Amino acid sequence: MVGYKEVVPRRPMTRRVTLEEVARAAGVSRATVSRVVNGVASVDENIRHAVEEAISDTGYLPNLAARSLVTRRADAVALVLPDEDRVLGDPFFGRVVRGVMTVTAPAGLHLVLTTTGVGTGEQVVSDLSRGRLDGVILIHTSRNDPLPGRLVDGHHPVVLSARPPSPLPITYVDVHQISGAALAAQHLRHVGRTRLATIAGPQDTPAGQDRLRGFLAAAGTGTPWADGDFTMAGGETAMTRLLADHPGVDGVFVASDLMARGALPVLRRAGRRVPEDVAVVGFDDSSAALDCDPPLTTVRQPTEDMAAEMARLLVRQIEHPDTPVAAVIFQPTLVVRHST
Amino acid sequence: MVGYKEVVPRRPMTRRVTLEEVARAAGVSRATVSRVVNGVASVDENIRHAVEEAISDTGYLPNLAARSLVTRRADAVALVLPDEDRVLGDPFFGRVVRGVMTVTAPAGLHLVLTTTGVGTGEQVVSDLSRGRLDGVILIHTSRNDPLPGRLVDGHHPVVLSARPPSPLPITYVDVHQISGAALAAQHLRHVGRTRLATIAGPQDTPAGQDRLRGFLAAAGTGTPWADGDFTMAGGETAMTRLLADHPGVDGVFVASDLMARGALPVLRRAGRRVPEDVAVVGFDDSSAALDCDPPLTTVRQPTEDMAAEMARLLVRQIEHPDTPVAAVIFQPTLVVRHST
DNA sequence: TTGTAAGCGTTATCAG
DNA sequence: CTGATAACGCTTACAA
Repeated sequence: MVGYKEVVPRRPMTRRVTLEEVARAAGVSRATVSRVVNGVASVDENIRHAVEEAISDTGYLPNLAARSLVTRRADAVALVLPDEDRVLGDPFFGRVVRGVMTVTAPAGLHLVLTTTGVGTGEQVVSDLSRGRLDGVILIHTSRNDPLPGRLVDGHHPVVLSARPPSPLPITYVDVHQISGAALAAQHLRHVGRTRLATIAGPQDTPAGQDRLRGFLAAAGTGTPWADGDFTMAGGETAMTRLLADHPGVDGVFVASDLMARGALPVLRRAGRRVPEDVAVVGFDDSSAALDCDPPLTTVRQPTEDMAAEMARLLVRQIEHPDTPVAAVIFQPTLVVRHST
Repeated sequence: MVGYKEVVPRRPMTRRVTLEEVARAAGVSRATVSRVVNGVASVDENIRHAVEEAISDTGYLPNLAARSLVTRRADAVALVLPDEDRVLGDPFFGRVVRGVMTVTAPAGLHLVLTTTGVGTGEQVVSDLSRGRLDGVILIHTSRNDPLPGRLVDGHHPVVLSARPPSPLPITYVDVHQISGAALAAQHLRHVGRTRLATIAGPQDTPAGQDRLRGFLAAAGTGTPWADGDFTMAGGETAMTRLLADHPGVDGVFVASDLMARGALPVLRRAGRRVPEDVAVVGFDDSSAALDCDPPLTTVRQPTEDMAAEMARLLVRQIEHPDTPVAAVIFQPTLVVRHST
């Protein structure tokens, strides 16, 4: 690193204008100015006008810390992400942020970024308690994360990005996993496949369970399956196993794109062409789907819409603290690429 | 979207503990409690102890809005991103966030995410003025973005992610573009290429200028070049032109990965194999480099370090408002993949 | 070293 | 409809 400095001193800050001064300038009381600023209806038209003039004359801007002190609102929410390296770089994350911001930005809410890490849970809870955060959106919390439970216990506004692993009275948004898996089965049938199989996700996660259940329900309960762990390596192993036990398979639903990424090379090495010999459908529509060769047909969740909905549910909780817990389920869609 | 609600009412919030109550519990004044909380040295050891006990007994947490009101600090900084769709999904962004958070998180600073959009500039300036934000990190501001100038004029703490297009007394972090381009030239020479050429970036941007200048200086001033606009399409056009004018070229430095992404197919269509016939080096080490076929050798900036340094420079400005403007320049490195 | 008291800039209650 | 006035919870001179 090469550093150099240019010496350009800064001028002093311009002083801040307060309510008091605007009031003086307009010849009214602070209370009245406050009313005008907050758009309270019951203000005489002439007075309102005079105050507005004084406001723009003085360049007044309300001090939000002061407001926050009395309203007990921080006007800030946190987006808590798993701190695995990949998530921040995944397009999925970009979609979440965009979706959330479509509702937070117009509402004047600050979106604070946090990642799950040692002590982050503490931080978030403490920020909530200290009035520095009004609520949190939790993305992909892991099975044994204590945070959701603590937030519920503390009665803090919170929304999850999926059904919680263990039953908890908490608001969440999710995709209808079962329908997604059924979509995959129907599509495989539709392209003429008859000997179906599936690589399932871990059976101790809600998504893993639902996708398997959904696929079996649509493809037939006798459909062979092998379970993976949502990783590339797991997909590889499962595919190998599946192929050994059921060499005649011609259509497989892999419960995550990442696992599919690991499964495809196994098929190729086994002399199966995709999609000619075996058609493959993934799940998630993550970047892994595009990195596949051939590009993967996959089940997609409407991420931006879901993120926006999370934000809306959060705002509702913040504004009405006794909003009942809710779950909003979205329908997934199929993105057809070249693996089927 | 399919929605359903479970009706589980919430219990009322637990009441907040104030300094006052801790003081009462410890039998001291609020001032003393405040001193203990803020770690002021001049507190009697016994009293400090009693106060700490009272704090944990009562479960006291300072109200940050109140503190903010008197200290005039928001303990929050914004990360302003260009709102082009691609940036949020690019791994580059993830690195920036991680780098920035390595310094903001331990400092207890909230990282607020914002994108450049209609009116966002206003928002940021206003948040700064209203004491809701202490400073701003601006990523990739475009040539005619008025925001940097406004922040400088308003004497707000700010750091840019690159040298500003027009001279401005503003603190920034950058990579040594000229060295990066020279690195590319040396590498091409090193792998035996003698007929070099380059596809330059737009010549009205600092990066575009420096990368061209650096390459010409290292490869020879007579080196042929065509200019692109940092887009895929621009890279395609430029490569076509270059190949028409200089069919014998065997090594080309493309000033951005995205342009390289557009240039590679042109080479292939012209019957040139990469890297056998023509070696190609890109710049940025963005996701586009990996999407290239073959994966692109490229010049990489130490993004996380740079982001962390931006955060440090920002914190310094916040803590010492008359810190002189500075520029910190990092050395790039070459990431060798299969295009050379 | 500790306590008293004066703010910090709003909002909100309650008379008028 | 408007204006005093009392919070909101904390920091910080200044005094003791």
